[in-house]
Amino acid sequence: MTRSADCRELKAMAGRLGALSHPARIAILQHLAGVEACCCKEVVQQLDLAQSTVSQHLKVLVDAGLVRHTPESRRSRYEVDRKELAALGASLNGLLVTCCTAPEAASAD
Amino acid sequence: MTRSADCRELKAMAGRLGALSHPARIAILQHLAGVEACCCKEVVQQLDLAQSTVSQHLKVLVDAGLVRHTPESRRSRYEVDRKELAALGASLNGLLVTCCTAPEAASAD
DNA sequence: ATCGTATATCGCCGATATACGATGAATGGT
DNA sequence: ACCATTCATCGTATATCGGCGATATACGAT
Repeated sequence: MTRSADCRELKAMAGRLGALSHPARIAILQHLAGVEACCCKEVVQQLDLAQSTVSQHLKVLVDAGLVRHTPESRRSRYEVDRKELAALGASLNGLLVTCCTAPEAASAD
Repeated sequence: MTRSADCRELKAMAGRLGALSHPARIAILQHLAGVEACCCKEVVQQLDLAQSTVSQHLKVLVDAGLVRHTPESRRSRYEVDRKELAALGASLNGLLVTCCTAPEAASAD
């Protein structure tokens, strides 16, 4: 039941990790974590990237479900989804534990 | 001293996560974790990919330092580098803990 | 020497990612 | 009404990815 249905999970996990596999996005995430919430411009001032580029990166993070987006009146409100982030951490941790366990315990000898 | 020198670390972390951000590579890692070590052909038979493609994915994993490669006489020996994998896990965990902590506790220290 | 097997690499392509400037929409201030 | 600010999106250019077949390399067996 595990091995076959894992395909979806693999893709999901890969997708989320993909969202984290860019230094700018990690930096954005770190900045968002440091402040309660902030707008796009604030992130632009932190990183040395064009506003459109930052907007794209934010979109990637939002699409991956790691950041929440609340379009407010004038400025957009971005904030880390700490719950989702923790879930990803747990998920990856599970994978790593599996992969760090010696095969003796897992294989049928 | 942390915020400025983090750039390198960000890239390193992003690179490693990038190596994991593909379902085929996660699957390869899982398979490698299940057996003590194996050759390329064995991985090819597990996944439904061409041999050259698998070889590429293995190369990515090796370049990222997550898999060790020992070219033996005839078949190649691939095995998970469990230590490196654990280190990556710890590293990411640190990032996530930082990002999952409310800003009140992390702001002015 | 030749053949078969296992592997790595090359060349190629379509697709995707990354970055930018420009543009337009929405809003707040004057 | 007008302008400045903020933002998302579009269009474009470039780079990288992901996959495959074909080929080169290495080696054991015959």
